[in-house]
Amino acid sequence: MFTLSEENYLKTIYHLELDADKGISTNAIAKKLETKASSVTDMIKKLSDKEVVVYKKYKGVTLTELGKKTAANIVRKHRLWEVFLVEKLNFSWDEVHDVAEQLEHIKSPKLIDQIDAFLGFPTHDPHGDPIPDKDGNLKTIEKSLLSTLLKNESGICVGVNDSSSEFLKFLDKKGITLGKQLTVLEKEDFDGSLSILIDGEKLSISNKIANNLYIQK
Amino acid sequence: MFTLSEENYLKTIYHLELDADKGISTNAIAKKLETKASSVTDMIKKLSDKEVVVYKKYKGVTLTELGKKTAANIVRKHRLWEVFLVEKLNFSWDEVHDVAEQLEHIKSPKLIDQIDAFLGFPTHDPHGDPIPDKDGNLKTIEKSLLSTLLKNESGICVGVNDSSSEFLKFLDKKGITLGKQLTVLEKEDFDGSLSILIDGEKLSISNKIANNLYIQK
DNA sequence: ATATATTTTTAGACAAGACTAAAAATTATT
DNA sequence: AATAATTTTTAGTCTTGTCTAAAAATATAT
Repeated sequence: MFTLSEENYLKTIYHLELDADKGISTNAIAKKLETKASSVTDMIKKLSDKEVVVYKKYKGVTLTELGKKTAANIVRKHRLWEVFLVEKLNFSWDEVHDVAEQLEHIKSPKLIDQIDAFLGFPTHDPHGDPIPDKDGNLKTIEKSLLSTLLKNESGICVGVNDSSSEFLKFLDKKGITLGKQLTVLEKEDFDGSLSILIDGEKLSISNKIANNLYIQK
Repeated sequence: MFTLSEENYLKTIYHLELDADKGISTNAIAKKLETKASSVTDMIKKLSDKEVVVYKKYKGVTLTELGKKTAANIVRKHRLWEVFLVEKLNFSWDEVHDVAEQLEHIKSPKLIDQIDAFLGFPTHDPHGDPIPDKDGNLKTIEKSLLSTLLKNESGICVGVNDSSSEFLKFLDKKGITLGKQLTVLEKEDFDGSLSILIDGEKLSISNKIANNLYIQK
């Protein structure tokens, strides 16, 4: 069994490993968890003793198979709770993160199985992120950043790269939600801004926005 | 805001105060929380600093209004989650306690309001215990222990005094659930055992059982 | 009312998890 | 390759919540 703190470290390392492909540095972990590198070193030793990470001094850290499975299970719980909050309890997609951050640590296999079934075995959370299955596997769908689309290309909005409340509220205001079809009308080279067609309306999109929105072509 | 440990102390003192009407002793708290009296003394000082309890050395402890409200809110969450687990997620009444014990500490006013509404504003949990309202008030219903019924008296099963998994499973096995009507056929003076009629069947009930089952006449 | 038993508090210690400051190792620079 | 800059680890401290053992207060019994 893992403590709250250990679970948060595992989850952070898991997320960092997904786009890293090498040992995760103590500094990177410290930054994500808003703590100090020295605290990370301490915790990594504990996790290493528990055989969920492999740790070589000064060489960063990687999850073991057990560590990956444990972390994926926490992410699974987080995302299933997010679906529950949005689908059943009228939360909007910008309100769920902090609550799910608490709920992901509830320990009850039956609870999460039942939530899964109650929701009809969803495969993605309200932000388009895949929900790991019981074995920790997740099937990623083919998706591209809106910023990589070319002029006249179309696609469906399937996810966000930034789940901050501010960004999500901004998307709401602009009428951009998951499932919406959009087409790139214009693409400005000098600032990377776009003009897109969505719901028959023309919309100006900054490069920052286009870099945080996933599209399925 | 209160820590997990502080919340558990508050909840325990709240439950002890309900059938006590005087200062709660450190020993009583220690017993319930399976900890040591010295640890209780330490924690009580912290709770006193936070103005949720009134503490006089050697004189026991009482909740302040703020303390009562805080504790009642934790109990409210616990019981609402229990209803949720039973009504929506197919848990049986003997499986919910440990999970609710974790869920009661989730901090999100919106979450618990939405759960409340989602469940149709229930007034009692799966064991017949009243759910405090948002202000911490609970309306207790008129109920008597089965052991206090006289021969030929009837009533409806409305609650249990012991929520242990063992007792609840025993009741399930005997077909005794909340809402069931029963009648006392015989009452043995020498051991307090009863013969009752339930669902048209005659059932022998020990004194221990009769002392843990609440009936509304 | 005094002695005895019980309860409660204090004092000191420990583990978990975090921090700061300093030392050690690694990486980058010239 | 030697020095400088950066990263990581170590050493020592702090807080929270717990514990044991001893002291102090209260309750009980003769």
